[in-house]
Amino acid sequence: MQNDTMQGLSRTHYCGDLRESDIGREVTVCGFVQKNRDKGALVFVDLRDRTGVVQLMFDDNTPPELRKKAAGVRAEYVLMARGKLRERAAKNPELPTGSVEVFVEDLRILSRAATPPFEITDKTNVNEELRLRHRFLDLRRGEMQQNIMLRHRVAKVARDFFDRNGFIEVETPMLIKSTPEGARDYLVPSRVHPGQFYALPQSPQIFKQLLMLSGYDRYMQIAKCFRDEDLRADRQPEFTQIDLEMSFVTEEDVYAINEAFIAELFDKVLGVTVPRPFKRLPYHEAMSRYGSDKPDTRFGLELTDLGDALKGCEFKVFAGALEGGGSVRGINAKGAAAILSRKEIDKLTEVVKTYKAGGLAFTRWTDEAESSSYEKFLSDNEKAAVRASLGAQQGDVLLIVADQSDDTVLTALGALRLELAQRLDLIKPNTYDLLWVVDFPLLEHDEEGGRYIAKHHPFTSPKLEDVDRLESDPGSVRARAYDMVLNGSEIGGGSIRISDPQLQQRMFAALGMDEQTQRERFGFLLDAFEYGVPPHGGLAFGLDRLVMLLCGSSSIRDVIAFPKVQNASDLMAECPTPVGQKELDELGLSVKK
RNA sequence: GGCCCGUUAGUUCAGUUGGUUAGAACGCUAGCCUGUCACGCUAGAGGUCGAGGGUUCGAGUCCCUUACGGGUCGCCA
Repeated sequence: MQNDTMQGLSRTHYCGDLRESDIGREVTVCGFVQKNRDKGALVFVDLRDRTGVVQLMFDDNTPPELRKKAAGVRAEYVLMARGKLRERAAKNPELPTGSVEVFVEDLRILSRAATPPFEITDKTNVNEELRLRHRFLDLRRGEMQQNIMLRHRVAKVARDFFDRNGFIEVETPMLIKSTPEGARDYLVPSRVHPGQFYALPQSPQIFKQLLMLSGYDRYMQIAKCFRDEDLRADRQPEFTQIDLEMSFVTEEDVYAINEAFIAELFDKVLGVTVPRPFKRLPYHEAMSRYGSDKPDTRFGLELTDLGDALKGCEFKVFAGALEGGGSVRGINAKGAAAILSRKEIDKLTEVVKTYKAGGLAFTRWTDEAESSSYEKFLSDNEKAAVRASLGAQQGDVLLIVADQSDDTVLTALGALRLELAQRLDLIKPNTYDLLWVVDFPLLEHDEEGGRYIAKHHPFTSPKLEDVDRLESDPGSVRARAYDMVLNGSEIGGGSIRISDPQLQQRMFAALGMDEQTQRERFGFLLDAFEYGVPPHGGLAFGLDRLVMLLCGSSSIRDVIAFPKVQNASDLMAECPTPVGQKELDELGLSVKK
């Protein structure tokens, strides 16, 4: 059957915009058929575009041919309809357009549609694999359209805000030099230079620093970044940063402008006012209180160090941990005895084991009795001291992890804390908790390599008061680095950079990077630094993650139009794919079979 | 690379202790219906139970392998 054309018609309104005030107007609307309710002498067709749905109406005043045509339309047909907007005889208060309908005089079927593999509805619980294979259909759903449009709003607010504050958007290259430090690079073979490769940027880091050196003073970019690492619910190999850098600034300037940006974003996108200034939490405090460098502080369940309470204790597990240089720490799940059964505590044990903890010691102090996996091994004094440290009362559940590595104890309890908050339903919906984590260590010891590596990146400045220890006690040096954390997710991070070439040399030395390696990797940056460097610093937000949190979604895929799945492939486009021998030859490549 | 979960009509799911012809809802097809909007009514079509192998008289159900998808640890300067 031949499709109609748009000849002579032009859209006057979007479907979802029509209101009672438009009654009597001649309107032309376009969109997809959401639903056809053919009642014989009456035909109702819901027409959908990205703004919403409006009802098209055909009755006994409609010419029979036209009514028959309307009766024949199916879901997802693409229509254009011209007619008069009327007040409905029966109104639908659930719909924004529920008081009006288009009494159609001209109906064009612009395209017919096969029955889709799943229904195109706002809310869905269709298997995500199927949705992703037919992403073009999934993206028609109102829920997805809301997410994608919200993402646009965020990008728009970002550009407007930073423009208003004197930032210039500059595009940095996508084909750059590979620097095999940190995440794996995606490599792009060069045809002109067989056997040589570009890398896709993991971030525009070096370029934005060069822009500061070049005098652009304030830069921003909505930048695509690539990291060839394993995916997670909040991690894609290809993602977007709101990236910015500023000259002649300290941490305080960076905090101020970015708090203002986030506040404007929440206001304009969600209509939410966020309290300022944001809390600031030193890294070590975040770790010891929450077991995380991106703590969710919307609820309590803080960690308690039980080292003092257990000093000299004879219980092997605890004593071994303390004597081995580790720690014993616990969480008091207040009033959870009624909620957490033994069986559920066993499940929590599995959680901490995931994080390399040997096990989970517990006391479950119910109304009737108490059961404990460790108290029988403790003296009365120790038992009382542990309970006092944790502020234990009847009805509480005490959960304790001991290990010879304090890191293991902290991360295990940090994860347990999040799991507990879920199970105990401690997180109020629609609350937004924003904070800075500051005073990160500059370096961390790499056990495998037996050397220090940069926790952030090698251009991050140490704190001035710690610089003296860069050689003598590198592990204790704090960085001028900061992360912004929203509801337990890192949404942005950055630092004040090193702008002094001599200090940069000391940093490279601390990282055990010899001059040749420095030249190979960062030669042009080092050269550039010889010619006058404004002090500078900046930050990058993870746009996808930020949008995900603003949408209240739990998966980053819900805010990316065409995302990859866990094995980094695209189910719709079916890539990656092998390429032909001709293409390989041209690039001077051969592939291991 | 490791661990955990899932896979049964187009979709979402149910399927008892291993036992006759694998069910429901939605969707789809056809017909009817003058105010529907989760429209209603009638009839109908639709299944290699992800794939392969094994145990068994007999497997959707038990075992092994594998593919795909999800979560996660490692990884993510």
